Amino acid sequence: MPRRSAEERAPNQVDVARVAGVSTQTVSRVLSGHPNVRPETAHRVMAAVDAVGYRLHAAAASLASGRTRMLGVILVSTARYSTSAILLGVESVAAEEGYAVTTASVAQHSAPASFLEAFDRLEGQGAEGIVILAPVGFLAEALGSRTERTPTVGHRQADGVGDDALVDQRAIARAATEHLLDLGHRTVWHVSGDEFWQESNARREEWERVLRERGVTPPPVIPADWSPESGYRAGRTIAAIPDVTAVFVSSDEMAFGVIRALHEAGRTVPDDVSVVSVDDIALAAYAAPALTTVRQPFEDVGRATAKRVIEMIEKREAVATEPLRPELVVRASTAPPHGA
Amino acid sequence: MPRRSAEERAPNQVDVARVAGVSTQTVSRVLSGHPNVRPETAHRVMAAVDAVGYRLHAAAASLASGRTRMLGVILVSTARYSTSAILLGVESVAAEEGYAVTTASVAQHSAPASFLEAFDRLEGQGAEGIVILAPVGFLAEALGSRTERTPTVGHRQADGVGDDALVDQRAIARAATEHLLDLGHRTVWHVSGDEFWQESNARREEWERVLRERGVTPPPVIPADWSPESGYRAGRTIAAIPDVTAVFVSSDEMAFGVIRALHEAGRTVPDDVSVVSVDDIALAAYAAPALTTVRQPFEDVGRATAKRVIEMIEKREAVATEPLRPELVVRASTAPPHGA
DNA sequence: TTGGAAAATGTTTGCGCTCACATTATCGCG
DNA sequence: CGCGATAATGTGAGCGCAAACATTTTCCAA
Repeated sequence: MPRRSAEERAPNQVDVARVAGVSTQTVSRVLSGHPNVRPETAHRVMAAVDAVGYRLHAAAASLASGRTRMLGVILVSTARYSTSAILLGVESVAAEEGYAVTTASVAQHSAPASFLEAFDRLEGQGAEGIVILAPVGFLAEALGSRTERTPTVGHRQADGVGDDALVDQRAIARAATEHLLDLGHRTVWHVSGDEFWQESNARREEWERVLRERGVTPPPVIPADWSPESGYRAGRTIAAIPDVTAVFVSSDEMAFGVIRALHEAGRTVPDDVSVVSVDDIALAAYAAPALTTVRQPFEDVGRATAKRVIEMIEKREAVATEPLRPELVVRASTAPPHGA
Repeated sequence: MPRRSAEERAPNQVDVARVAGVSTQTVSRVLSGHPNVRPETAHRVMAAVDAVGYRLHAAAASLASGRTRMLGVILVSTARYSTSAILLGVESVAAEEGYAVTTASVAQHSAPASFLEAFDRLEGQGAEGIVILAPVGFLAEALGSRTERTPTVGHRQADGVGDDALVDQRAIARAATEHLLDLGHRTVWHVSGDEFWQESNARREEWERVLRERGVTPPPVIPADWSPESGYRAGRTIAAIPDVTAVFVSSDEMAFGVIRALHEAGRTVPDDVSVVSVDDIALAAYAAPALTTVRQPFEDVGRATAKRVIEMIEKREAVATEPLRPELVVRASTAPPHGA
């Protein structure tokens, strides 16, 4: 190691202990908030810490304790609004709980192998828990025994585990579909998100269920992949179908594409076709027309997710979380059929 | 530390060394790509690594070597497209160079104190270099001596240092402004971004310069803060001014707001008013009308930035980087004046 | 008072690794 | 064939900290 001269060496607990007139162990105890330290001693130590400019050496602490206090996050590398918003929530909880967050990006639509590589990289860096902001479903089997070794959670419903902490995707689809039916539309078409994401499938299923409940046979799904481009293509498909009056699009970004395609085909929104989407990104209110959409509390999703991993790491029992409610935000992209 | 029983202990270099029939030092040398190891020995070691399922213990390596191979990134916590795209670039370079990336988010418009706190947190976690994806200008003095201890770079031009690796903000403003003037507009109005960001000011200055070069006195700047909402407010201001025919908006997201406000006021884009913006986010092509915008290669910005910090950390001399060129993408939001 | 428990603090050890230096194997060349 | 140089490998120590255990101090009840 770099046997550096004394003057450029960072101060360590020995330095603090010397100044405070205690043992290094006492310094360690004070710093880690251990009980059984006299307040007066603690003060002396803290003063010494300030005096010498000491800061805990994370690597050493982690080597000695076997704890890294580090969370890993696997992101899909699209600049999707939702992902960054969720990450923000994860980070805020991590900071509160004294965890560091390290990220690993993975290309969109990567093979499971890339996810495993990212997973291993984060594990290798010492992550004690891993949050995957990507579809976990199709990874479950690839991940295999890894998730036993390292607590791992997906960002939304992870295959039926812990749904309660996260946004109810079925409620989203129900709110959107019922809104359109309640306006008087005979049926509702659906542009789905990437098929690998569970929420995409959950929404599709619930959209179908709602239609059947109302005695309507669901039209075929128009598949897309979350991107605005895919939404545009879906929109062209829809524009080619004569009697469509209402579409439930699985994300705001796709809705921009859908609306563009409809307008190019001479179908106006909402006069000819109503469009509801999901997310309520910042630009949703500034689309033309402003998007009626089902808002997801992304930051809260991130917070809830991070709390859950930390609970798993520390083997604390899960704290019941408020269920996160999606919220229908009605703007200008929906109206009763026939411009009526 | 948790004196765990042998069976649940993770394999270490001693285990590998035993299986490979070499010393731990040789294992270490093989793993860190040291020269002077016989290929055959290296193979034996790698085979043993696989056999026992060994993975380097990052904390121990870092304690012994004094290196953490960790980069810190400070993000402003808005889900801005550009930020996540840059982060992606940073990460890809980090992964290539064997660095981990840890992030710390800071609220938008925070006091410098929050940045310092984030900086200290990252430093405390062992970051060897720090990337600030936020306006560095107003932080320079607050950061003070910290940047001597830990290499720090901003994401774009860091006060005149190393401009060449990053996007030329003046070229952006010039391309946008000249595009409008060349279309025949008599003058160009400007909606600026958050005043704390240097690129915002750089663009404003260059916009002014271009106008003066063409003998036009710049109209007053309409201030905004990057958000679509602020763009909308700016748009209302502009709509109240009778003879505006061309606007240079400092970001796509604000342009959505500006266009919305103009349309609400009965001014159509581009027939009555042309709008150019900056970024070319994924939704830019799906605005109504599709945005003419100056594209910034965000991922490359992130890559260049990361390369620069790593060069600073490893005291390698700076590798000359291709200058990153912004690119004017002409779509439908600009046209010659008077609908002509 | 004093004994005994609990609180407060100290001592020793080792986490897993890499550094510096020591030693041994290998090679080229006169 | 032998000797010095270089390549290849080994040995010992210590990075900074927290766990386990040892010791001292404090406090209160009998």
